[in-house]
Amino acid sequence: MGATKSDHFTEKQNELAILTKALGHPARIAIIEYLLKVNTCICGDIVNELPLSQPTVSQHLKELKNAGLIKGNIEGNAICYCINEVGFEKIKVFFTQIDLHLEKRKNECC
Amino acid sequence: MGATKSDHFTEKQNELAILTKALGHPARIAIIEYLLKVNTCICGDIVNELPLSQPTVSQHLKELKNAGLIKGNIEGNAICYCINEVGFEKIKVFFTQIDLHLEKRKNECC
DNA sequence: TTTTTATATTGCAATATTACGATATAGATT
DNA sequence: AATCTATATCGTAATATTGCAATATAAAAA
Repeated sequence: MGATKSDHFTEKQNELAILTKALGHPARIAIIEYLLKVNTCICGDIVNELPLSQPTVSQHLKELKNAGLIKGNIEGNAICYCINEVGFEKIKVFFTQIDLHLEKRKNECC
Repeated sequence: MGATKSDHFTEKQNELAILTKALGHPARIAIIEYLLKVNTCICGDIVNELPLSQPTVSQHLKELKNAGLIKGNIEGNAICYCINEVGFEKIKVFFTQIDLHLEKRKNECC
């Protein structure tokens, strides 16, 4: 017990859950919003921006990268981070479908 | 240590993180997808649909409800669940903003 | 080459999540 | 009233997440 039963759900459901889970923390939302504002930045910029230590920021960046929501390219000494559009495109597809469903049956609830 | 430092982030960031976090589990994605398909249902229907026990499903429903993604109305003996559009509207606003940002600077990355 | 700069990783403590059996609650049925 | 049906809650074990100090790594600058 304790571990998520990923085996019992579809690949699509698991993939989407990984993406939304990665966004399920205010620090990671803040990182995404910052990246949208500045386009590209290095880890140190985010450490200066957020009230978190360097290891903690590094860990959040790793999770966002693993989920496919950001990219990181080595640039000499530092690592340049930016938004990965692939991940956001997948999320968009899901929420677009939800919107279609919701518009079809407005207020049709119990 | 261990607890999320919600105090250090904006209300918007925390609110959005609560919504995305609630969707960050395949069982809860599956519940949302099922509700979109059948419009309304009771807890027992979901228990029959998912490979999870009744208490576990009940717990997931509680989290979705607390996040503002579903609603539950007492209907005699049972409880009728359905999508809460308020929560999804909030998520939509965020992702629409992201889309605008991303379109403005396509492939402008490091 | 030593030092500085920038990130990642390790190790660990605190806390949160996931899952379910057992049990409680509450309305419907007999 | 006793029973059935539907759901929630409690208690608990297993696992995952969050956060950071200490340390490792690796390229740049002195």
